[in-house]
Amino acid sequence: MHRYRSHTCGALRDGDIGAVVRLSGWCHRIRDHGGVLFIDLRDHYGLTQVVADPDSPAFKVAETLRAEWVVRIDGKVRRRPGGTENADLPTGAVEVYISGIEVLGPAAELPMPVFGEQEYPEEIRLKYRFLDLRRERLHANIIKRGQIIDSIRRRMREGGFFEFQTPILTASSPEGARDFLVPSRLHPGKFYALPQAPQQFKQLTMIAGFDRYFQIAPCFRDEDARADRSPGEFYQLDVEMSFVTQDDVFGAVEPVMRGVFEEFAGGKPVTPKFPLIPYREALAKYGTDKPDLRNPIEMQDVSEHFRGAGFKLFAKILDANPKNRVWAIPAPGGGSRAFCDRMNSWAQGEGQPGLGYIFFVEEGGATLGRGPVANNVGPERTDKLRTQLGLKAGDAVFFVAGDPNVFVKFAGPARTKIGEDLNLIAKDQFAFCWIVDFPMYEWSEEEKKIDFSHNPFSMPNMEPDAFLALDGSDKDTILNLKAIQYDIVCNGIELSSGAIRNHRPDVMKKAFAIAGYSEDVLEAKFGGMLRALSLGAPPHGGIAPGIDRIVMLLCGEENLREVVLFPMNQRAEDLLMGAPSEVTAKQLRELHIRLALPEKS
RNA sequence: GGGGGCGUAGCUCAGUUGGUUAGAGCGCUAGCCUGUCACGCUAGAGGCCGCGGGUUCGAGUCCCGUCGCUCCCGCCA
Repeated sequence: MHRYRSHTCGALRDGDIGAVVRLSGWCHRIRDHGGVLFIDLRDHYGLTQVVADPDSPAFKVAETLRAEWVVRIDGKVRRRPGGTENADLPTGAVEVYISGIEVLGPAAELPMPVFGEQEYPEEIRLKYRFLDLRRERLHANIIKRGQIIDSIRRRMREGGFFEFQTPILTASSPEGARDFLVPSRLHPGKFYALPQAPQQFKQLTMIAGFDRYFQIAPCFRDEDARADRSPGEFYQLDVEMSFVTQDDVFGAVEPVMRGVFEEFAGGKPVTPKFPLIPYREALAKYGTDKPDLRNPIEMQDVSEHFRGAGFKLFAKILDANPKNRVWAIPAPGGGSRAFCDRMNSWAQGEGQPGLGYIFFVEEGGATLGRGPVANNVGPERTDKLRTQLGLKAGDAVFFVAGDPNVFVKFAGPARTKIGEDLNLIAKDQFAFCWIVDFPMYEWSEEEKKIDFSHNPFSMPNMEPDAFLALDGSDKDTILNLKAIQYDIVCNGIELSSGAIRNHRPDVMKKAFAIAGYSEDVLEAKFGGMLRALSLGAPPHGGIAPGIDRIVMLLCGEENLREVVLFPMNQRAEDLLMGAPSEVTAKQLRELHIRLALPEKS
């Protein structure tokens, strides 16, 4: 007999009846009836009911056991008495009659029970993460995470990709997120940085003549957390390919994403062919570059109906600036004054002056618009509006007006709110799309200059010679430039971002010059990259889907902490290990570091 | 850095208009209980009402400050 177990707690079936077995596990639940005592013994594999009664030599010990003690029990498998089988357990046909017990690991009183599904404060859950992980749901999520990553690896290998490892200690990069810095002992005053992503390394791997790179890569960014953004560290499925166009990247990655989702979605439908939505169109229809396509609402430009019309507020806005627009957010089924008023006060809560609306009613065989907007623009224009939007009695429409670049930040959430409140969102599915044609540059209001909109390594979407001939001071043209840059979005969550890279040094220099970076800066920050590009670089591109977000979606969780084994809290603290922590004076001395702490006020 | 929500027993929460001794369920301890699987029954222990200050005859409750957790904005190429 093995020292600890002959079977796992999920193994025994009626075929094992009569066998003498040894099980080890945690006392999940103890039910003491005085004369007979039941313990649900739990391990990674399942639950088995073990039983003792006063005839058992182990009864005295059994009575002393408490929840979450780790024990080894010996006993004989027997059929449960008729009518007491538990169909909810795979082992529910049998039980083990205990003949011996050894306590392997007693437990003090628990700060949070493992049994049951009650909610507990994050602080306690994180401090006692190992207890939380014993609970069924979290345990299952972590297992599923591993299975998903296995599946991704298999699919990538089958697609001809090869897994690489890139450095964790690297150089600080000037763009993007804040770096985590690591002081160098050997080089006083100098620092390594943890990679924000293996971006440059994967490009260098392509330039080094490899092809079809992938890695389940840890990424480190010293930025604040969100529910769907872990503080500090997270994992990406990092992908890069040589001699490819955008279509080739999509052709390689889309089947992997779809396959993984179909495998783990538990029967929920997955978009069979991801639609391509240009960035501009996404903003115009959905008010965001990460649309939730489960929400059927699409916005439309209805400016023409309001030009010179009786609704003075909108007419004036349209006259004030040729860029201004009025957009309509249709609300099928929202055609009641109560709903429209509720949306209006919601908008005011969001810091808006209000939310114009029309709702449609059936009256005397005609469909009529109601509400202040309808009254002011008149029945004819109201009906044209209704026809353009394809609405009927019982529906409503809301309006946002002004500079679309400004109001889009409100229109997107309004569309979401309407969809949710009217129950229009088809919850049980995974709705994917590609967002393409991102702008290359954007206007930085903070720095009052043109800056890269996303990745400075992306290739502009135009012929290199034409790009090289651009006038960098032609602001309108520059801001309209597109990059070969794309995102995968699923259910309103940005799953990944990628690009065809800029592999030409001359185009790279020009691209940085437009964003106001001198060649010196480019050389200082990306000298290695530039040298690599000038010594025979293949055209290449890739993408980097976020592993944690994929797992979160597939586990049906709203927060990344539910799918990460040992997550930090929102303030980037590890409450279990006590990180970050102070270090000794000796450690600091070796690193040539003296602290200059902020004064406490 | 800014905004919202929350903070009462180990945990989940209730606590009326400011009123006398702050409650319930789960958990814990003890006792009873031979077929439970959220076992049941009885009793008990357990409270700096986050912390500090203020208003008041009187504060868990009202006000100010502060700390913690969380969600969001900024930020995240």
